[in-house]
Parts: sequence; C-alpha cells; structure tokens
Amino acid sequence: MPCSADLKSSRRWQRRKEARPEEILDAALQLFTEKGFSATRMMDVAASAGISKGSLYLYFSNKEAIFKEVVQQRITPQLDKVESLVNEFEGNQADLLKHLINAWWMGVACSSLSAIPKIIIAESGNFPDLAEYFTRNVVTRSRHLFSKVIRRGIQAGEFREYDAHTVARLVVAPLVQATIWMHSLKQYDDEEGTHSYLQLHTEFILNGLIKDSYKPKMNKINIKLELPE
Amino acid sequence: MPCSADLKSSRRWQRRKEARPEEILDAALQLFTEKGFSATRMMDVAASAGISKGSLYLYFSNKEAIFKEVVQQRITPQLDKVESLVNEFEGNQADLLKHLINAWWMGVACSSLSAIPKIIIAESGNFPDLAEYFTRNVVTRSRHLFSKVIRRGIQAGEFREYDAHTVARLVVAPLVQATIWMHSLKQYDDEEGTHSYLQLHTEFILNGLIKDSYKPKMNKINIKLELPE
DNA sequence: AATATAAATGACCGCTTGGTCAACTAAAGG
DNA sequence: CCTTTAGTTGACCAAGCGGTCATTTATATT
Repeated sequence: MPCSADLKSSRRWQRRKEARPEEILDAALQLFTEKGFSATRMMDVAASAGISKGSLYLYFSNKEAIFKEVVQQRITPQLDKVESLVNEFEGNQADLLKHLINAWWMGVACSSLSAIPKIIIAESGNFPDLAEYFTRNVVTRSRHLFSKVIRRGIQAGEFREYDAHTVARLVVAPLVQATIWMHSLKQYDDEEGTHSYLQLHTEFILNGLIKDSYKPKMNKINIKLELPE
Repeated sequence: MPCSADLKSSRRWQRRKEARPEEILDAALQLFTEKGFSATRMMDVAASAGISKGSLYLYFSNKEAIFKEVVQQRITPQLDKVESLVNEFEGNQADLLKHLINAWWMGVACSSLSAIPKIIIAESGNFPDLAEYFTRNVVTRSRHLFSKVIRRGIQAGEFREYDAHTVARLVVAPLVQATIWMHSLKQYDDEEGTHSYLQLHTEFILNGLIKDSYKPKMNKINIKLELPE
C-alpha cells in the first residue's frame, strides 16, 4: 500500500518547480538531524523529497549549499526576532536574561533545529566554509545578544561587575552542551531530568550575577514565548 | 635531507615488534586530534608511525580498535588516579571540588587528550560502539566522581540541598563545551580569555552551592596538581 | 653459509558516494 | 494533434578508502 507518493498515480512524475526547494530543505533537515551531514546521502535526500538525485542539482549546486540554505532560512529570521525583542525590551535585565535562556531553549533545543549545533561541530573539520559561516552568522550574533543584556544589567547597577562576554559564554555553554548531548551520547546514558538542569542553571547564573542575593521564585516560567512555527 | 627515519639507512626496514603498538597509538592520537577520526586515513597513520598500511593490521584489527586502545590506555588510568584521590581526600568538599575542576581542565583541556571529546561527539553516529564504550567508561565515571563530591558536601551541611547529579552536569558542561569549542569553531571566532572563563565558572558554581555565601579568594589557584606525564 | 621464521610490505579488491549528462517526458502553445 | 520547452530522470563516472594477502626480506637458528 503506497502512502502519499502517487495520489496522481497515472503520471510517473510532475513538474513542480516552485515546491521543490522547500521540500528538499525539509527532507534534508530531517535527514541531517537523524544521520548527520556526512552520513546523509544525496540519494536519501532525493528519495525523501520525492525526486531523483539529478534533480537536486537543478535547485542546489551541491550538498553544502543545501545545508547553508537551511541555516539561512530557518535560523537567521529567528535571531532577527530575538534581536529586536532585546532592543525594545523595557524592564529589569534579570527577567530579560531568564527570558532569553528560555527562548534559546525553546527555539533551539526543543525545535526542529536542535541537531544543528552538533552537526556543525561534527563537520567543522571537513567543511570549514560551513563552520565559518555558522560561527559568524549564528554563534557570534547569539553571544552578543546575551552579553548585551548582561552589560546593560551591569550598567544599570542590577548585576555585579563581571566581564559580560565571559558571563555570556558561561550562560550559553550548558545550553549548547545539552543540545549536543541530546544528539550524541545521551542514548548511551541513563541520566535524565532536563527540566531541573535548565532551572538550576538559570538559578546559579542569576545567583552569581544579581547584586541583591537572588531569590529564585518557585520557578513558574513567567514569560510566555511564541515558538517557531 | 632526510630527518630521522634512516639513522640506520642501510636497511629498508627493521623488525620492531615491541615498539610498534605505542608508535601507532602516538601517531593515531595526533592525527585524530588534527583531522578527526573519519578524516584520518589508515595510510596516514601508517606513514606517521613509520610503517606500511598492512602492518597496522598486524597490531590492531581495525581503525576503531586503535581509537579504543588510545582511550583505554591514556584516559582510564588517569580516571583511576583521580578516583582514588577523591576517596582518600580529607578536608572540605568545596576545595576538593575546585581541585577537581582544575584537574579536569589540566588533564583534558590542556593535555594531548583535549580533542577526544570532540571526536567522540562527532563520530557518535557513525561509530556507536565507540560512543557507547566512551560513555560508559569515561563520561559516566567522571560525572559520578563530581556528584560524589557534591553529595558529600551536601551531607556535611557544607552545600545547599540540590540534586547532586544535576549539579555535576552543570559543573562539567562548560568544561566539556570549552574543550569541544577549542577543536571546532574557535578558530573562526575572535573571542578569548580562557582563564577568566574557568575562574568565573568556578565562582558561580561555588557561589550557588556553598551555604555561607561564597567569598572568592583572589583566585590564586591554591592546589597544586600533577599533570599527566 | 644455508635454512627457517615471522615481521613487514604495497599492489589490489570491493564498495561507497558526490556529482554529471544525454535521454526522456510532462506540460504549454499553436 | 503536433511541436516546443524545460523539468526530471537514472545510468554512469572518477575518486577515495578500509581492509586483504601473496610476496619480500630482516633476523634467528643451525
């Protein structure tokens, strides 16, 4: 029983120039997530997108281009949104920082993008272009976002005077690490409890930052955030 | 001008059954560090070890076996040492924890092993045996070491009552992350300052853990530690 | 010096895979 | 219905690599 491939079973294939790129990107992202970049075969992508291998090259010049386009199309817009949110926010920076941490978690770790960091790390040696592109357009931008909030908190007298960039790295590291972990060794480990991990991380960070010793509220997440799609 | 290969230039090669395995492991570790596991060619390992490709298979059954042996031979003994140190330590657990963090940093991030975490992560999908082996014999053991110290600190009334395993993960995550970073995207980023990163991390963790609010001493590292080899 | 042993070699095999291109065919236009 | 256009195909190619094995040769033994 064939699934959905042949709703119009008479024709062997159809011309669908407009729909192809999106379908290819969807298929690719899913396969990259499941198997990594190198291990994903162009033929698999083609099959999963419902076309032949040759057709891939009508829409993308090569494998790297597909990945680059995934990043460009699915990550950059989100960063834009968060960036403007940070710029427009009025209120205390501790709440904003908490919000950012949660937004990162929801927008990356809990989304279809959760495998990207691991893939980039894993393939950084084999595909330096990809690595550099990602570093410049995602990593650096994200960290600047965090350090901006921290710097403002310091200037407002809300936070202690640490180096904002260093703190930003300490904030992001456990988030990234958890995401990478999810897609690498987690399956061989019996540890669990993602929620308390995130909660405790936030508490330690704010505890270290806030001048008036930080009292963690009984952590109801108090900022709603819209998830991507 | 040949370098050191032909000190005895008359013979095309010598029988050196005993010395080969070590030389192979040295060459392999260095190449794995430089290029990753998949990207390292058996022929490169052979050349770097001063033998032919065929000879590799006289000493190791395949590529994975070489890597496994590197881990077994160079990491496990170190873990044994630290483990017994933890068991024998008398004193307050905060100092011990600080010591552990520094020992991890020196023994992993600053040693010839610094590339191992990144390699394991990167290859976890393609070599699940390797990943499982490493998780069971290194990751889990390390984390248990940290959580043991934290649990003792809690029982001694020295630390606040958090879940020891979760805290252990939060302690290790930034360390691992920094190590992976070193061997992946760091070269594309202009950030620096490893020292303050480690220092601040320790401060935040202890600040979060210790009951009597933690006063960071003007961080002279106050425990000497012997480096591996 | 002759023989035996086993360490070491490197040409070779099988297989995989990213990417190409001449042929094919769905769809549009007349 | 015929012609033209261009979206689609899949056999094919070249390159790379892990692993094998018949052969070579350093060394020990007699």
